[in-house]
Parts: sequence; C-alpha cells; structure tokens
Amino acid sequence: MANHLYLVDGSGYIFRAYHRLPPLTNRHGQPAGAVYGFTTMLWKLLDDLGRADGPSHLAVIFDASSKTFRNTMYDQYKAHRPPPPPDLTPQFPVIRDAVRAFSVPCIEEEGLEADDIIACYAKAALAEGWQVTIVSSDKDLMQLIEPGLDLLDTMNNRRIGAAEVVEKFGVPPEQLGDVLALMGDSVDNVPGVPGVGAKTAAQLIQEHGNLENVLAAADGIKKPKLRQSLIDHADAARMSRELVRLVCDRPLAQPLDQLAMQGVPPEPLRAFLEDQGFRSLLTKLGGATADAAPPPPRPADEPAFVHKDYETVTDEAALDRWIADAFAAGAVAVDTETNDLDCIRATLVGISLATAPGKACYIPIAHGGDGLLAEAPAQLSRETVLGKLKPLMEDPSILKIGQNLKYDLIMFRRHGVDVTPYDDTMLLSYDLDAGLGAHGMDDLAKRHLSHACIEFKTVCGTGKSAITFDKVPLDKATEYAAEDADVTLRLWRKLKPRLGLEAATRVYELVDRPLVPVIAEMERAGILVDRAELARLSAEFGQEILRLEGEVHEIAGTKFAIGSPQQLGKVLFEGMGLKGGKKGKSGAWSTDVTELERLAGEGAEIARKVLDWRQMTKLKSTYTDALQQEINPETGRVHTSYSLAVAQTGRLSSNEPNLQNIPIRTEVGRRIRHAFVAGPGNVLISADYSQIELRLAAHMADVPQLKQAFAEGTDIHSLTATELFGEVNRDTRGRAKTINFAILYGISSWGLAARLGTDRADAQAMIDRYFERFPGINRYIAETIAQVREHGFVTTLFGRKLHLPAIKGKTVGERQGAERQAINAPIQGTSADIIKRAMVRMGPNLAAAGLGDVRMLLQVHDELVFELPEAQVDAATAVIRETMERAAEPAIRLDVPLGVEIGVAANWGDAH
DNA sequence: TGGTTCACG
DNA sequence: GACGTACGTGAACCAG
Repeated sequence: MANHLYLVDGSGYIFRAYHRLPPLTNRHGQPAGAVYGFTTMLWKLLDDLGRADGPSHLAVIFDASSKTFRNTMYDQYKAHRPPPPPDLTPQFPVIRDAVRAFSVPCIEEEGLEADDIIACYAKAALAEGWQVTIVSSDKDLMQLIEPGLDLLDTMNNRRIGAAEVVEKFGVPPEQLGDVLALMGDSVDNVPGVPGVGAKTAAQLIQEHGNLENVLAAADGIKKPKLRQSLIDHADAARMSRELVRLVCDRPLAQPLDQLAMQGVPPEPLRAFLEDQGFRSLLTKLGGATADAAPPPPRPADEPAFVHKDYETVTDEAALDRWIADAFAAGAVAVDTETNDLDCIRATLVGISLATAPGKACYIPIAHGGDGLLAEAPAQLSRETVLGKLKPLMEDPSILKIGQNLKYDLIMFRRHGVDVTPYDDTMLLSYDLDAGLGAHGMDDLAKRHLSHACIEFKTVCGTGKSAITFDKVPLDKATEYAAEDADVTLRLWRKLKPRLGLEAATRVYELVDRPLVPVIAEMERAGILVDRAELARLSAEFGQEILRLEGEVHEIAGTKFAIGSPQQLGKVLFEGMGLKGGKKGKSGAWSTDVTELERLAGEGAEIARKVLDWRQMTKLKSTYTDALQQEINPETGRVHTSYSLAVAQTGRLSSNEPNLQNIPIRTEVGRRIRHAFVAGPGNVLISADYSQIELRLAAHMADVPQLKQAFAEGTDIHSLTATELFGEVNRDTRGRAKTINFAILYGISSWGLAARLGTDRADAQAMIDRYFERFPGINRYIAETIAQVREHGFVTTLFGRKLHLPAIKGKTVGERQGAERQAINAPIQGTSADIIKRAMVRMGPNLAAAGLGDVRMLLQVHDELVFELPEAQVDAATAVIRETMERAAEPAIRLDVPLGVEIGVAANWGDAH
C-alpha cells in the first residue's frame, strides 16, 4: 500500500475550532474551546489510521510568526488583519502541546507561512510517489491540487479535488493562482484588480489562459471600466500573482520518514487530557472514571438482523441470565411495550432488553388472549419482572440506553423504578444531526443501519381492526419488541462516539439529556382544567356560531359551508363579485385573514362576520370542546406530551393536546386560559422571559444601542423608532416593532412592505437605515450566511447545531429560505437552550430552598408555569427568577441582562 | 393525504 | 434580472 501523507493546516484549523465552539474553559479556568475543538479533530483523523485512504504519515503545520518574505515584497500584506481574539491567544501554545500529546510531529518555520511549508512537504512527498491529503479548505492551498493530492475539509468531510476547484472557481487548479491574483483577497489585503471578482477573473483566465496574457490583451477588452482597471492595475496584479504563489522548494526541516504514524501511545495523551479535564475524551481513551459505560467499540462486523435469535423470557432463570448479561456488558438497551401511546394512561405490557448487537429478548408481562379463542400465555408477573429489573435499572455503573427514553422513564417511574444513568439515541441524533432528517427509530435505523424496522402497524394493524400490543401473540411480539431494543443498542454504538468528535457533547450532556426526567415529571404532573367552565364557553360559542352563520348566509343570499375555503371563495369572489386577490397552489381563491381583513376594510360586512365565525369555530373545536376530552379520568388533569426532538431549532413542541398555543392575543380567546386553574390551596405562577430573542440578537450581533437600552430597561421598540424615524409615537413605535421582529426572521423588503402596508422601496429604505444605525445586525447576517454556506450548518451560543443542506439547493427560493432559517435559528435556538438550562436547574434550586412542593407544569418557549401552595409564593418567586435570569451562566456571559416577568393567580389567564 | 387556516412563541 | 417573499410549531377541517 502506498504511503499517504496527511498535512494538517493547524493555523487554519485553530480559528475554525475557536469559532465553532462556545468559550469553554479547562479545569484551570483557562479558555480551552479551541484546544478542545482541535483535539477532537485530530482524534478523528487518527481514528482513520489504517483505513485504505487513511494517513500513514502525518504532520500538523503552524505559522511561526506574522512576518514573512511576503511582507518584504509588499508591506501592506495582511496589514488589516485584526489581532486574534484575546481568549484565543493563550490557547496557541496549548494546541501545540495537544499535537505533541498525540505523538504527532508539529512543524513551523520562521519566515514561512504554514501554506508554504505544506507546499514544500506536499511536493516532496509527491516526488516520492506518495499520496498527499491536505487537511484544510484554504483556497490558496487548492493551487496544489494535482493527481495524487487532494484537500479534505473536515467540517463537512468533503474531499476537494480538481473537479471541485473547477466547480468553485471555473478553472482547474493550475490556473487558480492567476484567478486569485486577479480577484485579490480583502482579508489578506492582496490588492488584485479593482472591480474584478470571482466571476470576471475566471472568465478572463478561461479566455486568455494566464494572467500575463490577460494583461497583454487588456487593450482589446470591450467593457470600458474593466479595460481601464486592468491597464491601471497591471503591476498590482503581477505583485498579487507573486503574493499568492506558494513557495515549494525549501529544504524540509524533518525528512518525510520521520512523519510516519505508528498508532498513538496512551501516554502522554492521557496526561494531557487529564490536565485539561477533557473527560469525554478520557472516556474514549478507555479506563476512565468519567462515565459508567465502557466506550462503544468501533462497529466492526456486526451481525445482520436475524430475528429468530431473539428470546422470549417467561421464566425466572432466563430473566436472571439476561440481567447477569446486562451487568457483564455494562450497558443495556431497554424498551417498554404498552397498550397506549399515552404513557400516563398506558398499562405496561412487556419489556425488551438488548445486551449486544443481535442479542436481545422480550419479557412479556401482561399479554392476554385474543379475547376469542386463545388463552393468556404463560408469563412472569409484573411484580417479579420489575422486582428483578429494579437493581439493574437503578445501578449507577450500568448504562441504560433507550430511544425516546422519556416514555420508558415515565412507565418505570409509575412502577417505582428510577432509571439511571441513561443515554437516549433519539437525543443523540437530535444533537448531532438536527436538520438532516427525523429522529424516530425507523428513520434512524434506515439512515444509520440501512435496516427497515418491523412496522408497528404490521403487528397491530390500523384503523378499526387495530389491536393493542397485549393481544399480539408472543412470537410476533418478541420479534417486534426485541428488535426495537436491538436497533436502539446498535444506534447507540454508531452515534455515541460521534458526540465528542462533532462538538455535540456539551449540548447533549448539559442541556438535552438531563432535561428528560424533568419533562417526564412535568407530563406526569399535568395541569388542572375547569371542565364546567370549558363547557359553558362551548355552549356560548356554539350560540354565537349559529347566529353568525345565519347572518353570513343572509348577506350572501345562499346557504353554503362557511368552513370550506373553496366554497367561501366562490361565494365571495364569484357570487357576490367582490374583488379577489391571490390564488393558492390549487388555483382556489385565498380567503385567509389578510384577504378578509382587506375586504372588511373596504366595507364588506360579510368579511368581518366570516372572520368572527372562524374565530369562534376555531376556539370551540380546537380548545373548549377538545380540551374537555383531554382531561385524564384518573388524575382529573390534562397531561400534554412534549416532543424533545421535533423542532429544528432546539425548541420543545407540545402535543395531545398542544398546550403551547392556548389563546391569549384576543379577549375572547383569553377566556380559555382562565379555565386552566390551580388546585385547592394552590396558586399558579407564570414566569416569562421578556423580549429574550431581541436581547439575544443585541448580544450576538453586538449592537451597542440595543445592549444599552436593555441594560437600562428602556423600551426597545421606542429606541428603534427614535433611531429610525427620529421620533416616537404610536405609529413609529409600531413600525419599529414590526421591523425588530422582521430582523429576527431574516428580512426581505417585500415581506416587510406587506406587513407595514407600504411599498417595497419604502421598506428597503427602512432596512437600509436599520443596518446603518445598527451595523452589527448587518454583520451578523452576513457572517451567519457565510458560515452556513461554508459549513452547511449554524450553531447556537451553546453549540447546538442546525444543519441546513437546502443552502446548496437547486432553486433560489430554496437557498434563500435556508438563509432566513440560518439567521433565525441561532437566536431562537439559543433562547431554547437558555430556558432548557433553567428547567434543568429549577428542581435542584427549589429543593435546596426547601420548596419541594413547587411543581413545574408547562413550558411555552419563553414561559414556565408552576403550581404551588399559596404560602410559598414569595420564596418560590425568588428562586424561579434567579434560576431563569442566570440560566446562561457560567457557560456564556451575556452582554445583556435577561429580564423575567412573574405573575401569580388562581388561574393561568390572570397570572399574566 | 395534501392544502388551507389559525392558535401560540 | 429572476427568484419568492418572515422564523418555529400542532390541530382542525375540507376535498379528493
């Protein structure tokens, strides 16, 4: 096998590691985010040792100093580069230590840039007939690409060869230097030719072959501006050509042979990791103390899925054997089967375990006959099974692995079993791959194991003929249930090792994983709803709907289904001849609020009545009727279910019923909130973050005026109105508010115009003015879009990732949509991270204050709702406020305070 | 099942 | 100069 030399552009990588990780500190309190990022990157590369295209030789190259021969050539070279951030500088020497800790050569040379050193080693290796891979995405280094040499961009694991260069720059690598010379580089202050960008440069070089030919042919160029620029700046272009040319003929400081890799000895790596306190990496190294579980081995030849191997456990000896297996393995995948998706109402039917790939069992507990012919099969009792499993589930040295473990946690908790410690494959996937697909078990099995799980419906059927799981015969039940545990275990082995390498550990360990039992308890608690009050509202709304229906039919002169947008459109725009606006995809008239509001404004009485009718039917069917159905007969309360891995940005979502969209904006709707009440002797506390997303935008985009306004507590929309319009009144403040929100969502002049009711030019002028007054916002947007284009994902302040593959989509619309998501996701996602951190700390903080009776019931994105004995209101309010206001600390120090508004009342409506 | 509408942050 | 037109959700209802 030919030698394969990997040359890592250390300097380039330091900056990427620095920018993609939050400002972590090591156990000495020194900044270490870049060190950590760098270490994980190197680890990942070394993991590929021994693979066919993995490294046989490897070195990391750094810049020695900022002065090189290029400064002698041109004193302005890199002159405008800002100094590195102050918390990065002290990490430079530590990163060199990290490289040495891996027993990997670390090369730098006075007077040469890392790029030049890389070029020298690359050429020397190619001359020996070696393969070369340069780990970097620096465009200057792309000049070196030739057969046998490629670039590797580890951020997206993309290899860059000649084809990719042609795709990106329009010319092959050997002509890239000429293109770069014409373009110039504002970051390095390479002048280039003014007015010539990537497109023009590529075109010129394609046409004339090289820079000298372009300059020679300048006189004959048609476009007058371009011609003159080329003539005027010919010398600058020639100098730029020399600046971008890489030096590749210097003698090597270390002969190539010395770069050979022979694996990584555990020392001194362990000492380094321990010194830095990188616990997850220590765990990976093996034999560490941080985690209970052994590090998952690299999946080698895992057995294929063979269902007949799964065991049905129906006697105590077999169960004991499986439990012993789990103790020996140190980690066990667990899945519970029930007769209902609602885990508050459900009965436990069976439990499956997996201790190794392909090695899984199903323990039936409550399988009955089919209700007709078959008798209940012989099986262990629930008490026996749970009694034997409890020590395993609660053993601190055995890791329990689940897929959507929240469900199983609630099932076990209801039977007096606490599951700990645990991992959740759904959350692992969510924190690694958000934006790349769904995180359900079937999705994950397809994506990672190329395996199609047995579908639930093939076991239990669908629709009216569906049966519950306790009616499924044991052989079929075992195949299905044991497979779930098997798949879960295999997924964990794939996903868990990626956590540290892809910088997802912090979000997973500090935010999402510890949140699971917190949410489980909230769901179990539920909230009390006044059924009689809802029934009264239903009756009242029903009357109102009938009245409005009659009036609408009368005005229209015909009876029709008001709820059918199609019929309504025909009646309004064809029957009554009103002026219709837009049509939807299906060619039907649009009858949405904006259209009906427009008609009402033009004096169409029927439009107002249809709007009222819509509001009433919405409130009745979605809320007052439906909520009564959702009251659990056992507890008398409503138990929503929170999805932890659905929202792209890191938010929770609530379903069955959705308690995150209970009306509040209109007075009628608000009455529904009054039906959410505290139990006897208790009150509800509602605590919500005030303007959290705007505060985060002020911090992340670094806008001095906004930060000051939040610090001083001045009204933020008035401040914006002053900046934009020079005066504050109801009109300007309202417009400023709209613009402030538009910014958070990724603005377009068209959209803003539609919302402000002005024309596009007017809206554009306002946007320009906003950017002029708050240049930080403009910069944030530009940097965010650049980041997502380069790396394919964006991150929150806490490092949560959202992948946006649509940024490379086919249509402009698709790409712009991804840009807007990219602008919004870091802000919305950071807000989600913050409230999740508050929720994780809330229980311990309340308990420490002796407030164990305070129960957290609901989360509505920026609001938490609690129920507590009235006597504890003052003490609880203080703890809740403190916990929420300090939730970002110590990981992130925000430049703005987080404001929390708190209300107390007997019902949710009045607690605001 | 997809489209439309509308409740929330 | 064309593109499509504010971010993130869940639920009800209609129509095919």
